[in-house]
Amino acid sequence: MASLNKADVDEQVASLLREKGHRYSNTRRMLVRVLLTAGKPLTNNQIVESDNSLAQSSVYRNLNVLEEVGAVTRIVTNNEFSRYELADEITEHHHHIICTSCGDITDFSLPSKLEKSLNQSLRTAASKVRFTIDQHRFDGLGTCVACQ
Amino acid sequence: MASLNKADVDEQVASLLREKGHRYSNTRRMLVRVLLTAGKPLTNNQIVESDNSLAQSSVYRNLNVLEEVGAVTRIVTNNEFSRYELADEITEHHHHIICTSCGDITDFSLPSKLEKSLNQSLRTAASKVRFTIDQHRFDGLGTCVACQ
DNA sequence: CTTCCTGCAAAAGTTTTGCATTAAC
DNA sequence: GTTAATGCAAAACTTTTGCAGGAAG
Repeated sequence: MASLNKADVDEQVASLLREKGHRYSNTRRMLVRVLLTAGKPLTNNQIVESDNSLAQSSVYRNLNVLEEVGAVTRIVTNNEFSRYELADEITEHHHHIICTSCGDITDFSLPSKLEKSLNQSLRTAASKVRFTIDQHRFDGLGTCVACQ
Repeated sequence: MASLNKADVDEQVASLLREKGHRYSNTRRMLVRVLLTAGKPLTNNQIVESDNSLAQSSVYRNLNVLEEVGAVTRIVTNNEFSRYELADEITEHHHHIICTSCGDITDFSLPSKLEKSLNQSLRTAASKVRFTIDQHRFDGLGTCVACQ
């Protein structure tokens, strides 16, 4: 499990950015801080609302850059807003339980044995259709306690 | 495994629609036929292009109705088009390998033992955060042979 | 000092909606 | 005959982009 210490996270993100010739600007630092403290995936709007010094377009642009360098992951459910969270490599590999009514998401993990079986089955299936697999997602879809 | 016979599928869809006071109109019959023969998830555009007697808005509207009654499932990957396929209850439960470059999707299945373990882990996790689970999705994300 | 980043407003792209007409039952 | 479905065009909504000014290194 990777560290969730703010300084360590900053260093990891800075390194990912610099490797690809990007800067770790103020806006990007703020995005990382917001996502880290939230502890769950946030929409662009939720991020903008959490700190109104952030411009909508800059948030979109920077989340895209952060996704490109592998620092954040985009999660889509419906055709509503995308949600963003810090990437697995920075936090730890996990899965989501998604409320199909309000879009709220919480995290959970699978036993590592099960995780390994999943990966193996997936790789076998992928090789049959000649796909290269980068990652997987296993999500539970349902209704949160507030929406029931 | 449910039947993939056209007549049976029609009857199932008709029944799902009528239960909720909807009609099995010509357009809806065509959508079901297109999805059935495609054998893989299609975008709205792909459906419209496959039969130009279909209006864009009617396809969207009817896919939404069919999703509401549980006859089709919507799949989203990026922020591009949604894709639709006949629901698990009509075909059979399965998973997807998705090309993150072109959006193409192929199906695969997991051993039922693994499927059961997954469901159990998911239900345990869900009850802790008081979510009600309706379904799950397990997708492999990667690159298809054409995009490599 | 050069290059990248920001913020605003405008554009793009997918999906939804209003309304008059047509089809389903 | 009544109610729901269709098709067109216009609107809505999320996300992207152009451009002039500002920050990072």
